[in-house]
Amino acid sequence: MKRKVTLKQIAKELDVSISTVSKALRNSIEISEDTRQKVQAFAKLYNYRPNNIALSLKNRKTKTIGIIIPEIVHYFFSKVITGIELVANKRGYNVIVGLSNESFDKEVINMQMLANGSIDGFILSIAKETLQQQDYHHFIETINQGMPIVMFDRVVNEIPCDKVIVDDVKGAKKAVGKLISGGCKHIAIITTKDYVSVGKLRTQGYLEALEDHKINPKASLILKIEDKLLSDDHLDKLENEIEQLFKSNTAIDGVFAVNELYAVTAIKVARKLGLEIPKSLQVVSFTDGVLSKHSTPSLTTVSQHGQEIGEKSANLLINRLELDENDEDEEIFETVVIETNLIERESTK
Amino acid sequence: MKRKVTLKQIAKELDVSISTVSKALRNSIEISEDTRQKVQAFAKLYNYRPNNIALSLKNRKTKTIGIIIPEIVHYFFSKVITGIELVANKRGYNVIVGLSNESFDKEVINMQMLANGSIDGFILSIAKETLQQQDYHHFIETINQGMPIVMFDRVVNEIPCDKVIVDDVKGAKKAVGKLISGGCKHIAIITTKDYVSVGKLRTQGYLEALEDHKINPKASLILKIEDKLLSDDHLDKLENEIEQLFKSNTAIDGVFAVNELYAVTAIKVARKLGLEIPKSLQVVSFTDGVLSKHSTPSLTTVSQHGQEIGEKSANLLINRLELDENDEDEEIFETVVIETNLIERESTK
DNA sequence: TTGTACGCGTTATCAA
DNA sequence: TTGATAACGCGTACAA
Repeated sequence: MKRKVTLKQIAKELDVSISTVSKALRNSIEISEDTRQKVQAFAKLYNYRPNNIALSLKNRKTKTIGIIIPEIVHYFFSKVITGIELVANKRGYNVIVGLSNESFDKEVINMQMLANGSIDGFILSIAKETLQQQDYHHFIETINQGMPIVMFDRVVNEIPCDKVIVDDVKGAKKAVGKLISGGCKHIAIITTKDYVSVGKLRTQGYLEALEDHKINPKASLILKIEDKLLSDDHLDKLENEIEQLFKSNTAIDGVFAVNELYAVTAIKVARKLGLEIPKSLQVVSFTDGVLSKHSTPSLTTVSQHGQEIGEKSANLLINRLELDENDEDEEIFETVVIETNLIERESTK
Repeated sequence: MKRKVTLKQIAKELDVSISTVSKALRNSIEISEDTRQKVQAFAKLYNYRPNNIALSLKNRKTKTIGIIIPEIVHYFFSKVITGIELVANKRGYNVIVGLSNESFDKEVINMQMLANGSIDGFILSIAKETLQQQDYHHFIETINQGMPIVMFDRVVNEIPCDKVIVDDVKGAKKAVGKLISGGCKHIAIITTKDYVSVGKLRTQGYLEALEDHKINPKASLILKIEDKLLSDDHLDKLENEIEQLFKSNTAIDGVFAVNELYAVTAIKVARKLGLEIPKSLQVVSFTDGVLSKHSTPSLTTVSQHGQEIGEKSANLLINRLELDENDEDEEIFETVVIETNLIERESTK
């Protein structure tokens, strides 16, 4: 087992100085053709690669991006990671992942672990618990230490950083608009509690769409789910709540669900109650994931373009990282809105 | 914007030496109670944290695990990551993710990027292209450089490393056994080409199950899909192939699919052809993911326990990393088999 | 053309 | 009780 070879070892072996080796490898014209050849041959033979850690220490930059997301077993978030990774690698960066598991403490700890020199900047989406507690000091602190953050999807206005979001309101309006134009008169929404920013915005879009079409919203048609991480227990509870919704509002002919799970569950319950889709009930959901595409009937959904969000976030972050040094164009933060689009499938007319 | 504070700065500020500060912070008894207090107070005030990179360089270990997987937008792989991350964090490690995207080149490049000091060891699942080309030199090389690897799920025998796999053969036998005991006489399998090790093993399990029950396998009931990454094109092709299968074998009353996608697609096609599930056609699939649980009908599946695989892999790797230094218990590699279990749902009787 | 010295931030060893 | 020094691996300004 040959350990990784270093400049020092090559230097010793070839009986030259370390810096000669270093220069030779970087093809410096200072070094004679002769020694250059010799060193390079030797280096290739022993498969020399500069040690990243040493470079990081020297350059005071790691070329690594820290990602903190609430969970990874989730179509949207993994798509975002794909996008980040794509751009990051293309631009010479690595990606290190931390999961908050929707917990405030884990979010804080994870950020601390990474902020101590391991990474150059963060891309993150805020944990539900954090949103609920509205305690954002850890974001502020890391930013104050000169480490840039890009937030995506679940963002919060008071933090000075670049943001990439989806036009949730507009997306929701498209979704509900589709139901209305499909003839629905009694449209229910299945959404999250308001502290989840995206849930709130989608609810707002729902209300605006109704208003635009002179439909009076009814409180009884708005179901706000308390969604912690989805255990089987919660799943049962979800089904029950939706069943109640349908039973006490038999006129419902359209459902807008703010995520796929709510949508398929609604369909499941509706079927049990004898409703046909899309004939007697039409369903639209947010998040264009596996479920939407492959379940039967396939779902009409609002696509959030997760990968694009990831790519944009990565570009924003890296741009800022590579700008920081020269200019001082800081303090001007961008909020990029990624357009959604409606993908029509079998769950609507 | 206050930069991250270092020992040096604290030392200067307090007019003591760097090593005094270092010792004081680590509560060394060499340092007087007085200065200790002073230093610690100051450090706390400025929120001092030791720089990870410097520590990595000094200790010649990064406390970081590199993960290389074919794709992340995939229930099984993201579950595995969740498991790895859980154990890693508990044991003080970070996790850095590289995606091979099923490509040999990206796998090699990603490993090179990380192997240059960024990480202490790898946990990976081999890209399809690599399996196809059977070129494993990059694994051998990194192992030879003293960097341990743990392979999971898609493994290859000739590499000397720890492995965590699923009892694919046994799992497949369970699945097919379920169909047989449910009364199926003509069981088809939808699987991958043989170079995907897990596909091959599951096919083998299928054949063994048939044999055990004295059923003669029929070549026409074995559909091997060439599955590159699933674009929409491939999806259409998949549907067509499955439709052909059903049409030319109308006696089929049971289907064993080696993954969820094949299963739901089979169901979709079957429905189109007027088959009722599970009455006239029963379906079992591998991989217990979102689709299995939430599509209608929900699928009877073989659960692979992805999270457990991740946890086990991480423990194996970290054990080896933390052993390496003292003993030389190397060269004895373990292959852990994670038991599968059958989760019965609506797609079987 | 080559080599020396320094610094990145930390800890360990040894000297004061 | 404190401090100077070396080392981890690298690149580079400057000296030879």
